[in-house]
Amino acid sequence: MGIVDIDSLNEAQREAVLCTEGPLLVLAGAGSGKTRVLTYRIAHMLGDLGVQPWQILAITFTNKAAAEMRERLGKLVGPAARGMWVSTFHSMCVRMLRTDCEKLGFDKGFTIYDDDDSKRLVKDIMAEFDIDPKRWPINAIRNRISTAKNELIVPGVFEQEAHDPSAKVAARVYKRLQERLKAANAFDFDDLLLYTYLLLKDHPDVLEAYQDRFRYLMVDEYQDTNHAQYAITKLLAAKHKNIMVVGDDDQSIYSWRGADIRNILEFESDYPSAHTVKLEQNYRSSGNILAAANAVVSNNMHRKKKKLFTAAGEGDKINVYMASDERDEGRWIAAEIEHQRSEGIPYDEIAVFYRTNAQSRSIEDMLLRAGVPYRIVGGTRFFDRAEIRDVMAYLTLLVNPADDIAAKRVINVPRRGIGRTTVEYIDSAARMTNMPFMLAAELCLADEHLQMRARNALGGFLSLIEEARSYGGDLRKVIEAVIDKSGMIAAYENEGTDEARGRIENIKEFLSVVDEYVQTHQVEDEPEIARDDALAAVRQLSPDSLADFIEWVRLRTDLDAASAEDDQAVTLMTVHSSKGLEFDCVFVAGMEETLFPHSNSSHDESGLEEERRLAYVAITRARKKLYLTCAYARQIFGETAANPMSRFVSEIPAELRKTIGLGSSGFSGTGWEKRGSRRGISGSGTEAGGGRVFGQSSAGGSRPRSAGRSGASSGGSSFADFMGSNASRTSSRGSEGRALGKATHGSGERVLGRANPNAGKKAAAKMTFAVGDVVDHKTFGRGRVTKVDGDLLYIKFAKNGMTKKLLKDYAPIVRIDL
DNA sequence: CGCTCATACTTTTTT
DNA sequence: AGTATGAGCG
Repeated sequence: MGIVDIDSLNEAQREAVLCTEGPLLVLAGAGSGKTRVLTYRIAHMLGDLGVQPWQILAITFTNKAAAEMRERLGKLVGPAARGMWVSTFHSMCVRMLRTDCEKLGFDKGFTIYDDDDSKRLVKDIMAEFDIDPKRWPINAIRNRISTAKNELIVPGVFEQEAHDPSAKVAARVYKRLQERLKAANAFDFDDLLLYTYLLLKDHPDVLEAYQDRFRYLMVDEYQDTNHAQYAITKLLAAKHKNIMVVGDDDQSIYSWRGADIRNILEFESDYPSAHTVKLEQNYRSSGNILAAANAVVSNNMHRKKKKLFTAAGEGDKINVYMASDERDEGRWIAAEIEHQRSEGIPYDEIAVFYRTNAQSRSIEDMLLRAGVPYRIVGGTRFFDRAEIRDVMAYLTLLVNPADDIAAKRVINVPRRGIGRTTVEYIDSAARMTNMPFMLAAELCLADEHLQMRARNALGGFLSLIEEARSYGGDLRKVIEAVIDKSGMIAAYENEGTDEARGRIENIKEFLSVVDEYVQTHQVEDEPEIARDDALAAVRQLSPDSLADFIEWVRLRTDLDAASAEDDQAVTLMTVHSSKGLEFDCVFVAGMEETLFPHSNSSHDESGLEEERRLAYVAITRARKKLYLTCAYARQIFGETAANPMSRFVSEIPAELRKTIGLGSSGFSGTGWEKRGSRRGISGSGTEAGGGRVFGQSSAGGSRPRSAGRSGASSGGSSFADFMGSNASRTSSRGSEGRALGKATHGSGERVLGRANPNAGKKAAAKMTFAVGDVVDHKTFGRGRVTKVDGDLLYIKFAKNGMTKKLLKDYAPIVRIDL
């Protein structure tokens, strides 16, 4: 039948694909092929049912998911998909607002404020109102406002409902914030949703046009929708009620961002005629992994009952490794990665997840030393770097002179002698006259109250912006010119520090982002829809519009770039960012109480359940191999803390787990891991205090060091008892672990009777290398230096013929002097 | 005005 | 430990 191979689907999938009319709820368990269902369903509608592409609206949460869907659709139906809206909630809203925001009193050239911008603005407002940020923390206020926006509560209503003092403060700020945003012709992320909702609600003609156009709605990751998103989709679907939502309540991990799990739990009561399909066959993970995931998540009380099953075999057991500390953990992961790779799993099929970004440091450190190529997703984002934000602010200012935040950001970047006093003076002038900052600045040029020096500098800045506005032509050229004229590069060059050089590098990198934008937005041949339907015209981002480029950057995250470069590397990221991805081999680091579940979430039941869902997400990312690691002790906020193993590990039936490793005793290092250690002499691996940590002091001491990297589980050591005791004595877990920690940490007898194994050689952090030198690498063996670039060495290894880039002071290499 | 030093704060963050 | 902010000095 038709253009898609319906027969290749299982029964539930087929049902979802064929059910195209009326409301449909698809509960799609992890790895149950929901993207396949989504794309096949669309293809079926286009190919078999004569639905036109522009009648379909598919909404995802990330650009990446949208891009993936577009790509897979392209493969299925080719150009037939052209003109279809496959977008994120936010970019959909931008499109709608660009068309009609004048109805709301905004100008079409509006800009988008990201988190940082909006925070600055709130700060500004609080200063304006003399609100003490000590008493009323900015983020607390912002959270209240954000929550209000997500709940579609406008300032007026919020004010009426504000009874307690902090709500009253928030109400004032909220009201002013919306005024200021409007004056700046800007929307923040929450506003994009809020105002789109208001647009649709208050302008029936607009709503109806969209309703008529989008006959079919599909929303992915529905469990993560907040109320605003829910309301928008409800409006859009109200007329034809052809709405399909796909989600998994077990994967709801963004409640702290306003996601309301009830949206999915109550879909059936919202749409009484709704049809429900459950996708419960998992095609991703091996049996044991799936069983583990099921076991963990079944501890949650508030969920739709379902049980994933698989036709796959049991596969490997889940490996649990307990490290002595976070460095040992990272080191072990690095070694195990190399081991898995030697067994044939490529780097890009391996991922390491952690609960908090702070954990990435130690793991990164160890991977670097082990020479394991890795790539970090998320964390401090490229576009969040100060210098990049500065460049963006310059560009924004050209497009939207009303953007006060952008203006104030760069008025003195680089230093041109316009200090706080001057800025505040202009600012108060602007506020008094209710005009944009830039305009007020212009007037201040002639203001005698300001020092001549400041006025001159100000004049320089204003004419710089003025001039830059007239640049035309090639986008890259324009941006380059702006950067150049701003003097940022020159200022950094003058600084001459490594940091400044890094910033220049980043700005160069930014220019290649510009190139990427230009390349990916070349005007394709006009979609031949549109004629009969004014709304069908898809607004395309233009490759030479600065405004469009800014919008693109604003709605983009590093997550999008992560998949672009497909070089061979292990992926490091938070569990949150891992949602929607899958890997052959997954490590979850930091499986400890306090960290995962995080202490800030484990006070109430709902928080704990969300943590558990998070664990569920992490586990279900793995196809074949799953490693859970925890550290007996870990540096946290500068202090050493010992926490018991995560309850989520204990919730996995013991027969599915295999406990490996014994502190660091399984580690047979040769000394390379200590080079460049912050702590100097001995890596923590040797001070594990191995014996006592786990009970008897004999555990490690007398044991022959046969323990390979994974073979040490046997031995009935008290380590295993420790793990086991966790499972059974849940109530006393917390104090037990802590007590152990205090008592034993640092008592550090050496494990393994082996003194510093590298005693003879100097662990030479200051070793020098030159082209032609022969080196020995911990995992790659012999190699030859082919190029030296500062601290960066290019080494070609004999064993595999690969050339690797390694850092001189960190890589596990030793020069061999022949 | 701009730099340096002291101090407080650290969950997750699709957009 | 690390950063990000604020006060105080040159």
